[in-house]
Amino acid sequence: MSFDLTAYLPYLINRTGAELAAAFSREIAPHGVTLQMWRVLAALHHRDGLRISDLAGLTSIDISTLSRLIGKMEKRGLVARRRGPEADGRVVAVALTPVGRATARAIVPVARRYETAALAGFTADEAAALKRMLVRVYANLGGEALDSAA
Amino acid sequence: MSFDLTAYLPYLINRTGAELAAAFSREIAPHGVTLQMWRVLAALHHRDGLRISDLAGLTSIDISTLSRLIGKMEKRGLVARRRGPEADGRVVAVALTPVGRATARAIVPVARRYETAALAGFTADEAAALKRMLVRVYANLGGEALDSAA
DNA sequence: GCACGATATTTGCAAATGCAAATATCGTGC
DNA sequence: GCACGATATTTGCATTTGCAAATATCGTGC
Repeated sequence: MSFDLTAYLPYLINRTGAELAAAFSREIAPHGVTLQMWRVLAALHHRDGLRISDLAGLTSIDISTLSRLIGKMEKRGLVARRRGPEADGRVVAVALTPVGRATARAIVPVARRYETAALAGFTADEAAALKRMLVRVYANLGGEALDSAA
Repeated sequence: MSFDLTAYLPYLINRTGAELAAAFSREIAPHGVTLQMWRVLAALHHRDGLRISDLAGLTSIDISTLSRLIGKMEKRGLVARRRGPEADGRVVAVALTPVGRATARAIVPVARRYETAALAGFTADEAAALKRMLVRVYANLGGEALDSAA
């Protein structure tokens, strides 16, 4: 027996994520930020002052890439690096600037609308079930189970 | 009210896909192919002789990137380009070589095992439901509904 | 309080990526 | 049967990416 690509979970997740990413990139382009920048903004909006390595975990962006991305975002005035203010001097805490916060706030409704469109035709229960299952798959892969979803 | 990242579908899909990709990349490295190459092999194993643009749709890889990737895979003897053999001369059909087919066949069991691990703790019904929902989300985003999953 | 392994971030560098322009071929109208 | 717009792929080029090495700081043992 062969291998049915169209029922292969990694394939289904990859194409859905890719489509989601491509379409959402277009949506936020007018706001002057890239998808990766939005991911950083969203993570910091969720919890400000994160360290670079925390951001890497939360955004799935490689640490070195992130280090450079933060540099660009700093230049654009979206975030600020704070070096070990009082604590560990190795750590860089990244915080939203007022502009960064405003940008994040402006995009959040777009993100919500976008999620709603992606889940068109889903009941609330179905959407919650989907999210819970994605959390379970992530946990199965060794990813840290952060918290409950939905 | 804020924005709960941990219940945001694009976030959940992105991190799951990223984790899936990273871990699977490591698994297939011994076979001498990259993740993107595996995606091409899997697509051709599913249906051989696809055109570059079909492969782009199936793998979510940009056409220009794919053109160069096919070049590399050709050099490694995994696939062969066939230019409009009798039909449309603009089209390039990509076909697996015996080596490419053998490589795909060698990786398929790894892929199956990997999917099983990702779905650990899922009943067959749950796994099928997850897949169906991912197909629905993809369709909502305007992606072509290829066929039924699971 | 100094040497040494551990942890956090940055940087060097080659490879991968993606947009846009270039190229090649097709199909149709006339 | 030739010119022209449409389609498929490749190529140019600048940016992004990620691994590995370099750098900076911490913590601990002694």
